[in-house]
Amino acid sequence: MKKTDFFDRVYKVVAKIPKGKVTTYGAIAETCGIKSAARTVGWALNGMHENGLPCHRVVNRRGALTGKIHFGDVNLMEELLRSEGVEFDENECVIMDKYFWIPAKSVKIRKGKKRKQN
DNA sequence: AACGTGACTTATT
DNA sequence: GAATAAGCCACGT
Repeated sequence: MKKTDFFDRVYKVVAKIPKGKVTTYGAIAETCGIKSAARTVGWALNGMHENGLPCHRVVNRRGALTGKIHFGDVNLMEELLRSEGVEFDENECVIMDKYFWIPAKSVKIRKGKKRKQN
């Protein structure tokens, strides 16, 4: 068991993201067993983004492409998602209601509580 | 070992 | 509703 086991889990989860869908850091973290490690998930991607991970399918909870900065080319990430059929709203956020996908299974994610929705 | 950083999230003001 | 604070985990120095 490597200390980077968390990275391996993130890798596996991100690699499982279907084309044309996106997920959130929190969902990945939760799937990895650590719900509150959303930051670490993004950090992990930064360490393995060169391993061929579709990190462009990973967005923050609002659907904003926060990782586009580290992705390399800011425009590239958006183009990739659009190329897969993902659409964005005026706020540059992915339409989560349609493209949000959960790594584990379509089980509960919001705990049934109403989201803040900024 | 301790402090600081970070592609986040939630709660409080 | 928007802005600010704190919490969270793992890694780097």
